[in-house]
Amino acid sequence: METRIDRIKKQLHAASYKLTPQREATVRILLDHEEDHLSAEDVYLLVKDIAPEIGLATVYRTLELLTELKIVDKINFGDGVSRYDLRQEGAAHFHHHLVCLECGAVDEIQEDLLEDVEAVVEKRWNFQIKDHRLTFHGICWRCHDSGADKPEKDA
Amino acid sequence: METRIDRIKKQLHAASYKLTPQREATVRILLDHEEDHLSAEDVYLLVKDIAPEIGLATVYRTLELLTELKIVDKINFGDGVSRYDLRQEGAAHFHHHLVCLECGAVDEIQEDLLEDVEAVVEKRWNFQIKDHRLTFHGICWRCHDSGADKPEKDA
DNA sequence: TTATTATTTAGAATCATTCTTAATTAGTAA
DNA sequence: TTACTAATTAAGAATGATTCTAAATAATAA
Ligand SMILES: [Mn+2]
Ligand SMILES: [Mn+2]
Ligand SMILES: [Zn+2]
Ligand SMILES: [Zn+2]
Repeated sequence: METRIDRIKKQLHAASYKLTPQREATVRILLDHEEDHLSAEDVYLLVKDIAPEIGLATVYRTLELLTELKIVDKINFGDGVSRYDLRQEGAAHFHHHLVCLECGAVDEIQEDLLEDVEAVVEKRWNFQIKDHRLTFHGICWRCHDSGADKPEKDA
Repeated sequence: METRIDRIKKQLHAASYKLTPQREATVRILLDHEEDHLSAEDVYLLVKDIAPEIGLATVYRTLELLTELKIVDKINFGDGVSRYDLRQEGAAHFHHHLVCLECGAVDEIQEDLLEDVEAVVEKRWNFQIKDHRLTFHGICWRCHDSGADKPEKDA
């Protein structure tokens, strides 16, 4: 069976880039932290464990490359750093985020939810949508009492 | 009649801040550029024309204050700077943006459009929404041919 | 092998933003 | 008015994230 790394390797090759050891180590870290929203510095520190010789600039360059190939999405939650998020395989659009103003947690919404809104925007604003960023700021289920339950399905 | 500045002055006083000459000059620039999405540096250069003695740090401090009071919204379109956007008076939520990948234009959508989506998110994810950021990336009406018309109503 | 190109490292440089300090201003009470 | 106090500011230093540079290394092609 073809692994996720294999497929990423193919995507790199298709764009005539190589999967160097440094790039592979970086991708592995991203795969191991799919749920998280790591900054370049975060990635760097984690990669150092499995590939101690890597430089910070290489991590930045790799993340930039992966962003270009739409393997990861770069996002900014308003604290001064960019964060990198592995894109769901085959997803046309970036997933959405819930940022808790209380505890800082960042949860994900994988459902589209925007189909209708996008249809309106394309038509009324005559705008060809290629991608989007949608983030809700508020209070997460952990931080307020009403019915304090974890939502059953996140994906 | 009460002007927009008067109302902002009241908002500052209500939070026990003063409308100093520097703050007033900064707000005037924002009012004069409602359509734009100015960075702190942009604001600084414009304010210098009407209040040459102002310092960049003061502009940053003022913008931070106005953000805190929800008079402006701070937003990041992925080029390394924060941009500041005057909030529509009385608006509960921030408006949406259309960023053109071709020409870089940033257009605004003042309509809500998210009512249904927010209802779903509040219920299914048990998340109390306080605000949001929604940006579409794509090709604007100026940059593609099909029916190349400016959308009639933007507000 | 030799030439060519891509990639990396380490550290310098850049750029946006924040912090520090001393001076200025505004508000208040005597 | 004068003195006291707190808020605000200017200027520049400091910080921190990101990008750039130059020299070394690795992969690829001839
Ligand atoms: Mn995510
Ligand atoms: Mn706007
Ligand atoms: Zn929370
Ligand atoms: Zn355009």
